[in-house]
Amino acid sequence: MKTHTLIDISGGQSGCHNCHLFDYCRPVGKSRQEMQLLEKITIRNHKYERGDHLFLANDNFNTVFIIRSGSVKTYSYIQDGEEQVTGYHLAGKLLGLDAIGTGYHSQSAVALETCSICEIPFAKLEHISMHHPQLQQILLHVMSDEIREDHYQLTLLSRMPAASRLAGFLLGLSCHFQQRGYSGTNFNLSLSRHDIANLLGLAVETVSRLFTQFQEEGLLIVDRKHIILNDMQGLMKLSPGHAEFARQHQTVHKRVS
Amino acid sequence: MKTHTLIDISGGQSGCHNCHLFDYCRPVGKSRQEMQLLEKITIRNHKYERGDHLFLANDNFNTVFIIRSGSVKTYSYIQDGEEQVTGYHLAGKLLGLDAIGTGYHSQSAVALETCSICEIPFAKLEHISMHHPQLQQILLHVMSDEIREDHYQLTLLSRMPAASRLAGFLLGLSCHFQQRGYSGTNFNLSLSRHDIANLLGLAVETVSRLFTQFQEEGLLIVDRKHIILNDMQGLMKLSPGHAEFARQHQTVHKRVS
DNA sequence: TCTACGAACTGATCTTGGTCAACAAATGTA
DNA sequence: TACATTTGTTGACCAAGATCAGTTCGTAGA
Repeated sequence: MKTHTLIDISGGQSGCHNCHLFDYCRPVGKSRQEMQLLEKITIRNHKYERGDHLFLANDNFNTVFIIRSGSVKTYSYIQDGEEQVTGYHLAGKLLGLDAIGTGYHSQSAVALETCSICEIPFAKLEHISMHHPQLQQILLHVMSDEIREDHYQLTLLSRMPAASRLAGFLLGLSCHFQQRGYSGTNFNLSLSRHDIANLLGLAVETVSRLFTQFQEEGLLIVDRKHIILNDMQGLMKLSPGHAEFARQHQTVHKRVS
Repeated sequence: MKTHTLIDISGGQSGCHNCHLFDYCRPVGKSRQEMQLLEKITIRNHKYERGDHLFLANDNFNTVFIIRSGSVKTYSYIQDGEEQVTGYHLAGKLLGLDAIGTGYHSQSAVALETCSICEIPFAKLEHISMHHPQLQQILLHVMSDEIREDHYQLTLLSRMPAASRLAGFLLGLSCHFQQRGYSGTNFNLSLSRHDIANLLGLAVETVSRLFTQFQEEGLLIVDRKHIILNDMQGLMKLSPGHAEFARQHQTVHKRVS
């Protein structure tokens, strides 16, 4: 099944850390200048079921993936067979950009639930962008944003205590859902406790304890994978730097459009 | 003082984590296809003394910086006035790319010693790259590499114990110096203990203790800022994942040239 | 329904590394 | 030279979070 998919750089104003994503790939109706030219890219639109891999570490890189719906986990193996979760990605996120430099993927990506994924041949993308400055700008912006987000994650993970990490993680998800018109305080988590812990650099037990602690403090209500955030202010107090980072993202893409 | 500086994408085969750099900016004599066109970029070549800032957080972004010699520290302020060191950068590193997306810098960059810095107006760079695919490729590759390095740093900082972090840091520097023709086992560190600790997410005291511990174990000899690495194998054993990451970088840029 | 297995939760220890404090060495200043 | 200030080292203590162990819960398969 091949479809024409438009890329909308006006973006549903993204604006939050950890969201990891900007609405670059949406079947938008309203026409913009750059749409006509971007229609030239014929994008394969794939369905992935839970457990299906988008790509594996060491696979050759030739495709950029954009999540249109669902959630994806990226991970790699550090040293022995130990899995290291490197990211939890939701709709709007571009995957695979870190492989441009080497030509092959350094991590694996697996669907956590049923996902709809745009697949764009990178060679084609690169070729078209040569003639279309705006597409080139988009690419640079997306990658720049990813670098800045990673920097934020770095300070979060290297210096912040366990509670701040989890709070920051939840706030990021909240932002993401809210911006897409879903509830920012009531959502489901497709990651297991084990994966959350791994992603945040904590032990599973610590994550478990934090969830119950947060609940006892009235910050949230948790029932297995279902989360209800009750006290956003309280969570923000736990996660210093989140507000500042979110502010930065408010300005993202203003320059493009 | 304005000079013409060539950009050599053949690159002195970089190939190591933490090095953070590829020899994109060098006054190379040998001519290559892309050189003629890149000569069009008139690059300001600046000298910075210790303590001079290349840019400050919240500055407008309009220039990309390339370190030709010396070392630079990037940092930001997290929450209150607490400084967070986000990077230690040596010759070859491009700085400022994370600001493309927002249009302003999210961190500050300060020279740690006398530095020679190429300054390229980004608008010019962007404009020229529209007509010169190879420059565009370089940009994408550089940014892709930075993303991948950040991912590595993330796993290093989130999961590895203190000794592994310091070992990884030292091995990265070692790689860098070796590849530029300097000694990979005998070098000076322009970062203070405080900054090293901050960068690695540790306490100053821990870094200090680790240096003496490493010395007692015969891994290295340390005298203030002067380091002599004695047992690279031993250090690598402490820093799992380093070898794998270094391997990845071996292939970097092979595709470009 | 029973059983089995994995995911999640909770409690009891132990370890790593942070904090506090004192001191030493190096650098800067009158 | 004496003194002050910054930078680095070392020791004693403490706390955050990892590890180990046991239990409960939820889902899948017979």
